[in-house]
Amino acid sequence: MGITIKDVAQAAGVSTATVSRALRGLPNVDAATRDRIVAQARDLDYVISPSASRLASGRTGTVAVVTPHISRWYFSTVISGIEAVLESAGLDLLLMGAGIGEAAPQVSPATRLRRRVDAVIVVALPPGDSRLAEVLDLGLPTSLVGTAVPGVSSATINDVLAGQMATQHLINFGHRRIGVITGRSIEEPMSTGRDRLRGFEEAMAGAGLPVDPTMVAHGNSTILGGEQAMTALLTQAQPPTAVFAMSDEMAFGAMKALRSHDMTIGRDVSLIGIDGHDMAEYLDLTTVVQPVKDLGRIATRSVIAQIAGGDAVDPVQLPTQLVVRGSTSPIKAEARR
Amino acid sequence: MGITIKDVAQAAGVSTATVSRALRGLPNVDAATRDRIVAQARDLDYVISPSASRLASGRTGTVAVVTPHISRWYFSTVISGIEAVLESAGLDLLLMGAGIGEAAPQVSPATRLRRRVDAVIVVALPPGDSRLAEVLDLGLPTSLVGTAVPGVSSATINDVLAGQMATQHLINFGHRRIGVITGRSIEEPMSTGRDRLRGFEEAMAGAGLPVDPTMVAHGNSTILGGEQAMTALLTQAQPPTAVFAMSDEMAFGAMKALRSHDMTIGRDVSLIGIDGHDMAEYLDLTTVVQPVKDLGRIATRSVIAQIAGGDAVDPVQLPTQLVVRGSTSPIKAEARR
DNA sequence: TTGTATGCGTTATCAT
DNA sequence: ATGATAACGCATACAA
Repeated sequence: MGITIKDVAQAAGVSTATVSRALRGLPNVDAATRDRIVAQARDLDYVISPSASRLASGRTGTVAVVTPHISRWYFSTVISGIEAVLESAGLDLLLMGAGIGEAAPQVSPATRLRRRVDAVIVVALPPGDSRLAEVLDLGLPTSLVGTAVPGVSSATINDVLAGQMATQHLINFGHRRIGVITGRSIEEPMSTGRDRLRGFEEAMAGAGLPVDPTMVAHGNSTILGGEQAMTALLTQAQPPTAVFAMSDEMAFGAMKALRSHDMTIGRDVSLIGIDGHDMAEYLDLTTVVQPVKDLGRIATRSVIAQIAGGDAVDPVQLPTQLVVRGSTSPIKAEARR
Repeated sequence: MGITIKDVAQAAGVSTATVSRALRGLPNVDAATRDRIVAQARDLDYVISPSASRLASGRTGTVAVVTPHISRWYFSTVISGIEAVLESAGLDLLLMGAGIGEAAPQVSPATRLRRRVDAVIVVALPPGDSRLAEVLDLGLPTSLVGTAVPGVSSATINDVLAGQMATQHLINFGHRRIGVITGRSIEEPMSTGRDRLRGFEEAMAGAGLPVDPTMVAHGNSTILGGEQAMTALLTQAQPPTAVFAMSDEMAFGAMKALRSHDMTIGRDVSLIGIDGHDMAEYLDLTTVVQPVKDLGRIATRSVIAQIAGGDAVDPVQLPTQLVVRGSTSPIKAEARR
């Protein structure tokens, strides 16, 4: 019930092979012939059957995006970057959630990917994640966003440096008792969090400052977690005068906790995040901005290049930028000891 | 180079037809035979070829999500709801951006959909949008999120009621000079915005209050736009004592503007939004919460039902809920006139 | 440059 | 309950 390549061939008075070649822009097709075919295809309102084309060619024209979250700012921003590039490349975007716990898909992402995509972009799955390992085992062209794995293309920031920048900024303002709000339990080796923590430690060590274990709180990468973590820090015997939250969203939660404790952000306690979340500007949050959308774009270009036969692309590391706002300021004289 | 149905058939000592039936769980297959086939398929690590299956069956097993934005809160939240349901139904999610201006795809969504999906979910495209019309013309099972079109399945809230609730809440607090921040220029008939405005007007009329044209500002559905709109309202000869922002994100921008003018939110000016954005709680914003994720879920179930042969599903309207926080409070005595 | 013919891996129809 | 086989619509190696 649909127009097929056969109809177009008949209408244009050529074989289906020529139509196939002409419509795909392959060389070795007479200009006049091509024009005639294209015109007929348009007139007949012909649309190629992806299924047939895929079956015959072996290519799916589809790239999967595997992500543990969809609605969180970082992830949706990455996805939007990916989508834009795929669209202009004429590739389909297969969105695949890889949540955990109750949000976990019934069947593993890797299994769901087999035979249906030409490449995969994995967003922010920890290097040790078994689902990531399974995806890599597929042997498909792959690119990682936010995580780096040796031998695999990836687009990341320098998380160690980001952690350093954030911490150093607080140190430069004279803070010595600095708290950290981490994404998840440190036991779990999520590279991003670990790296940012390392940056924190290095900055502290560089300034000759001790890292007090009671100044490390877990924020679970959520706003709520950030609020709880900050509350925990504030109820310590010696609260911090400044706090480094490893993500803006956790920083937002921290701001709430500070307000709840009647503390003025940036005056009583300085606060810095990482991300460059849209809301950071409106909440006057100092943060280390990372080019999230670009991470998605670059990873996408990488898989496209790989599909085209390109070799293993080198990992790309994009720069971050410190944006100072009102949430951080020099330590008050009376708080110094 | 991949295991095909033929290999499984051979290994199980049956025909490919039987394998196909067995693996799809069709009736009229001997239990023992089925078990044998399933076991062989597992042992051989057989994975069906979607392309071949789709070509032969005519079904794509894919549902497209057409959305003008991906990273904005409302949209990414809807998408996450859609993804979860599609996943559990074993359907693929084809994500398709339908931005405007520079983000506009080179070829129209409708064209990109043809022959590649079994159904479409369109998110928040205005009823008059030509791209929406084209998608509907495809004749595919379709469901709309956030917009209602006669004869088409949809999941929405009652926007008129939402606008009323928000406005009435301000009126109940004694406010009489109430401003509105709309999503886009009112000339453009975006049903959501128009409906919410109508709700506003009805509430005002119901209280015998006039609607001052200078109290209507456009916020472009963005944080920045909300800030500018609020600034515009504040610089009027007679600023409002309360403002209804048609989305939480615009309300966030409005909050920034209020702070910039050294006004205390909820005391100097009351502010209410619509959405139930994650950040609303942390910014202490009163808002009319809508079940965004559920909208996505329900629309998805609708298209799944339609794919299964179900008839036109009735439009579903989900309830909203007023959540009062610190951004709204009774009008100050001295502001009353 | 163009045409012929085969294969891609399933599904579904019709027998048996 | 199972098998044989013709579509499904296109890509591509091979001829011409």
